Amino acid sequence: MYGYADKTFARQPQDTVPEYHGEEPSFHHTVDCVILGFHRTELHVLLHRFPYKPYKGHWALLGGFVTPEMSLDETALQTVQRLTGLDNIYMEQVYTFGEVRRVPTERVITTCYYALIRVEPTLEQLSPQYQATWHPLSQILNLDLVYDHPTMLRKAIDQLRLRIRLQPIGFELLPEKFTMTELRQLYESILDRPLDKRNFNKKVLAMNLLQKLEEKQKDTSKRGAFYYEFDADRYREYLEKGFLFEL
Amino acid sequence: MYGYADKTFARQPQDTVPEYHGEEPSFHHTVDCVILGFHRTELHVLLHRFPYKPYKGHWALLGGFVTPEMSLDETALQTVQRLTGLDNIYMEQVYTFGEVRRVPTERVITTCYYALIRVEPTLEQLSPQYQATWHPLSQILNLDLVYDHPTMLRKAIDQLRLRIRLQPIGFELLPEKFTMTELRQLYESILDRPLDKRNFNKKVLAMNLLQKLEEKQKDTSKRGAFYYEFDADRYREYLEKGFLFEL
DNA sequence: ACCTTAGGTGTATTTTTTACACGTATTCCA
DNA sequence: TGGAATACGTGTAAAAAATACACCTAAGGT
Repeated sequence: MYGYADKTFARQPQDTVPEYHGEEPSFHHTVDCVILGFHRTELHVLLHRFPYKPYKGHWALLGGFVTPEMSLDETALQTVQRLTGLDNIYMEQVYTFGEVRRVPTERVITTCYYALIRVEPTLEQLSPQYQATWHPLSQILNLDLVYDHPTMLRKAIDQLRLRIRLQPIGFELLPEKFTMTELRQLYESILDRPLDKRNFNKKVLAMNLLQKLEEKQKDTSKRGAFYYEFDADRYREYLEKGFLFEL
Repeated sequence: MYGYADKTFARQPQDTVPEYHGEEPSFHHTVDCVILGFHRTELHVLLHRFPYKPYKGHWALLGGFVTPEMSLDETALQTVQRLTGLDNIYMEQVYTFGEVRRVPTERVITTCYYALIRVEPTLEQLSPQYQATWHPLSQILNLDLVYDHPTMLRKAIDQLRLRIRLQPIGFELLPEKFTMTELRQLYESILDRPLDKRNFNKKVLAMNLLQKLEEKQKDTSKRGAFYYEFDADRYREYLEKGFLFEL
């Protein structure tokens, strides 16, 4: 929620502080992950076929139950690792959904995370049990996602858009070596608007976080484009100085 | 969380999809509220004396247990209403804290919200059972808040700072009629930096969301300052057009 | 009458953002 | 082997936005 909460429970302050008696109700808690990857000029989401009734077979975000030994963060991470086999994943908590009937069959509280991963390493080794595949973000609206997963996806993307203006997390989605065109297309896909080639390059290079390489990529053009790589050390220096990123 | 999650559970995709057997563990879930108000040039937080051991008497955010009939949003709202008696409160979910041992005595998952309210109406009618009082934000560091409440407070303020750049929610904290100086001091307090008087007025008035009134406020100066009021209708128009707010 | 106090107001400068077009290197194909 | 096709790379001028800055005014208090 953000905005006005005007449901009225009691208009005046209560007379008593609620007692804590150690027998408060408890709830199932799950974590759902919006796993994002960048592939061929567009942002993609990794979805799987939901294995439980009554939505068996529908597309869904991958999720998992929280257990007593694991924090929410750990649960989210393990969920993504289980599917992708990847380690060292960039993740961010997005929002917690706690409506009473959001899952019709039972009360479940669910925290949504997004994960930014590189698509290529996963193309071959996605855990096949999940029947998971990548879907371009632009075509998600046609899919009939389970429960409130459309809302989760929306919130995750909104938050990614905000975050990417403040931190250079876009690099999480690209392979180690990438061209300026790839980087720009990534940002265009995330922000969902075209960016001017020259202005984009100027701004990005001015940040001084990229290392230009000798090598050229020749997949997409006959001339070839120079590879760049993200300079994590320089990034750390900037962070310490309290630098602010804007695109 | 945001950032790298690199704790390793399994480096390769798993062979089996976890079974859902309807007997998953459950958890107590609470909501804690960062209740914010603006009073005499500074942002304040409403804290109460924690009534349970082992932190009895320490300052704490006000919270409450989620129950089966209530959503997280409703729980948060009711928590604030119980204390303040106010209705129609602007609230926003901030973050959910799910570390295993964040509360040493038991596993509790807690979702943090912030609420923006007007201080004046509450000064007289705060529910006395809570021993709640307003604390200037600048002096919170000296208080010994319970559990991870300092982290919650920090996150809430950070989120408020981000949000206030995008939406004119500052008005939630002021009385209906306010002067330009009050509005500016509010923003200075939230953003924690001085703002140029003339530039601030220029920008705010250019948004065209304020109605200048005839009446003058004479509390703080002999000359008196004109009151303004927020024009919610005009705001709604802007929202529909997809306007973006920046200060 | 004068002092004190906060309110109100405009312009010039700098910085940032935006708009915009053509030659080049290389491959492919005829 | 020459020409067509394709994506790459590059700079400047104009517009917009952000910033810096200082003095007079109204009114109450002494």
